[in-house]
Amino acid sequence: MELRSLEPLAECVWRHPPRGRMRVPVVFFGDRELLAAMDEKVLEQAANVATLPGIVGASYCMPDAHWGYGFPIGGVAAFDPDEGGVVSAGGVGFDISCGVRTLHTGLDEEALAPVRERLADALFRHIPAGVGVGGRIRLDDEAMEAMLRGGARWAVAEGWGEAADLARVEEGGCVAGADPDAVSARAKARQRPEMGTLGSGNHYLEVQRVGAIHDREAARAYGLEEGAVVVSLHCGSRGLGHQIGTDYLPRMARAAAGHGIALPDRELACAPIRSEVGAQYLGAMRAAINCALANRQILTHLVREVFADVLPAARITLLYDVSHNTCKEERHVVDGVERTLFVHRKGATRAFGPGSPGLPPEFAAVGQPVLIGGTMGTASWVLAGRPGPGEGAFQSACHGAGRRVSRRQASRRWQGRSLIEEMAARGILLRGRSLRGLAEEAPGAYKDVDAVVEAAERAGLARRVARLEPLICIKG
DNA sequence: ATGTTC
Repeated sequence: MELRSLEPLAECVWRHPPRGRMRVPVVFFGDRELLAAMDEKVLEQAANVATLPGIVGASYCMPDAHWGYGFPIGGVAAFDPDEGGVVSAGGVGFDISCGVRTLHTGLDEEALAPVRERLADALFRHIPAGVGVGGRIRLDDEAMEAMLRGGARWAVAEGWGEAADLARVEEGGCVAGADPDAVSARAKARQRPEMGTLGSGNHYLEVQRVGAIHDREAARAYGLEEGAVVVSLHCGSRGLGHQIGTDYLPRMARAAAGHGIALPDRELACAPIRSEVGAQYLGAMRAAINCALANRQILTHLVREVFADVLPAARITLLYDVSHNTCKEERHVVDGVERTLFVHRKGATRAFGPGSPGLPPEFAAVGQPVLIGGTMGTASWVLAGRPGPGEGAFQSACHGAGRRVSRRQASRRWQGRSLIEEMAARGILLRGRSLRGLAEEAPGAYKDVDAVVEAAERAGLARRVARLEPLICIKG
């Protein structure tokens, strides 16, 4: 991307002034190198978002941003319902409430070493993963509705976990306002065999070693020590979320036209928050959030079953669970005035700073854990939320490394078989169901996650707490 | 991301 149109605002914060029909500027977070490597299409898409009614502050792009459906992935945009603000399916993404959950194991790397191969094989056997791969649960209509309303709380009540888990899940494991009636029969049918499955693409389950600690106080609050073993899983609402996106896009395109909203790109289809379609989408999207939270809860139970068998000394507890594809109704102070806003985070992680309401009390002083997923060969990160620069990006940070090379290009450039060997040579046990899928996910297909989180920290979005290094990686 | 093209 050309940096000429950008004004430096602060370290790693850049502003593209409003032009044409843009109501607000675009604000980028990132260093010169990350922004220079960013596709021009990211600016084009973020500028399109800036034209939408009711947008507040700016159209934001995280350091890991790349182009997506309508809105950039790595984009944050907040809308005020009192000013005609909109909700957009493309602003949330198809994998609604995709997110990361990180689990403590209570073990250190020495305890893991003798059983690493066995653990990798057992996880790969026990965790359903891959396109169209079902799980062992089949929900009837009544259970489906209870799951969509209850999220991880439903899952725990059904025996998939422990009550204490819920305190460490965003929203306490269940978001309010879910409307199962706004979810199509087809979306529910697609989800029926997919509860408790990992999916494919960039979704994964990793066993990781806690590497360098960058912030001792926050690491203590989060229970992270160098050399400890943790498990992270990255997945979302599977077929249900995808079908909701598919179902609502044409409805939103009609709603936008009906409300006189001129769209610079049809992929920006949206509906006023205060409209029938807007309200229905929000109800369906919240049901999908609960589905994703329930899914990660069931997967946690499967992880516990594997550890009970292979490493019975393990005690699996939650560090945290946070989504990075959502639209959330939140209170934010803008120019000294507190307002209710609908914050779209698409490939961007909520990053509440110290003292924010809704955080577990033990995190109040250090801020929310911000879980950043890396790639199969590189680190993941735990960051801590900060108040943010100025109005910030409504308390948001990056979500991962961000794709650099398209799936198609990556599948030509890398080979799954060689990746397994290369990873093994570096002490990383990689297990995948599709060699092509592995090639598409080659570490080289992604940006440098260490550079992304450093830029996020320098921009003041979050601060680095701990680096997580992969030991075992399970992919779909 | 995705019963990888309704």
